[in-house]
Amino acid sequence: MPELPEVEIVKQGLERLLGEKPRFRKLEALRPDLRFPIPTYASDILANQDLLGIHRRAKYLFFETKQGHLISHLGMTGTWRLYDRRQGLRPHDHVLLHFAKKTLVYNDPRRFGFLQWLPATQSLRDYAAAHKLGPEPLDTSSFHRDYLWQKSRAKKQSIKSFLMDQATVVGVGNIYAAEALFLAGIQPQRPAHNLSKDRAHRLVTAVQEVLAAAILAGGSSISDYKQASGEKGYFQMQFKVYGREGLGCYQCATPIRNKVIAGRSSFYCPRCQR
DNA sequence: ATTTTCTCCTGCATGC
DNA sequence: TGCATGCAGGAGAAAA
Repeated sequence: MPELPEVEIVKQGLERLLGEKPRFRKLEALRPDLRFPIPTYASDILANQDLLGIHRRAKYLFFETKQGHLISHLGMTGTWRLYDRRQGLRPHDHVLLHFAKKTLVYNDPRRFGFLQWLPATQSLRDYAAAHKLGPEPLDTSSFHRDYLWQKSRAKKQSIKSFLMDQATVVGVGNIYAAEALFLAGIQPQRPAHNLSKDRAHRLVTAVQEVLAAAILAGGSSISDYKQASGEKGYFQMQFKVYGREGLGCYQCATPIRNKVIAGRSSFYCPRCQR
């Protein structure tokens, strides 16, 4: 369940693990598919290509080469780690990404993650457009107060669903949607078009604060980074409402509720959030 | 056209 | 102990 902060932490971890100027050797799949077929045909294209950089857009990771980008999405349970010859492979290891001096292993028990190959004829911007990706939440020039208010005007769906819609803003999943709505004092089931301008503005700030704090929390543990694991980022961050059903709200002690909204468990304080 | 529901998948908790 | 059931959810397809 990595959301934007966790993917960002993974990106930083991978940059650390790979070091200076890594060079691809091959992409080795241990099974034919994850969520989608593993693009092993890209192995020959990747061979001897310099890794020019690792980028994150939304919850996607991009390994950049001159020939194109290898895209990695972690789904719910995907992790990358450095291959350790002494430890060997573990259950649910599905892909080996061989570099000249080291190898990365992709592990994903539930296989909701995927790898894709994006040839250099297509840009990251093309990919983002094709997938209808909204603005980056931490980019204040595109995800700003009036943007969210304007965008929410015609939406009858709940503000939480609206917030989790990647076309609205990317990177906000179930956990951070709950946290941001608590911070903004907005009930998750409230229709998006019912938000006042002031509340919409508050929500933008809340999203940015929650995500920035989460990245900071994950980043603080980067010194003892053992594996670039999405789940690791979570334990540093304490949630105000997520997973706290029945426990007292930190602000008013009212028991936190868990209501299913649009098929997702939604934690909120019935008193602090209106 | 917009919005909700379903599907994918495994691990874990719960209940009988 | 063992088996069935339900739940978790990102993204995209399918259905409403």
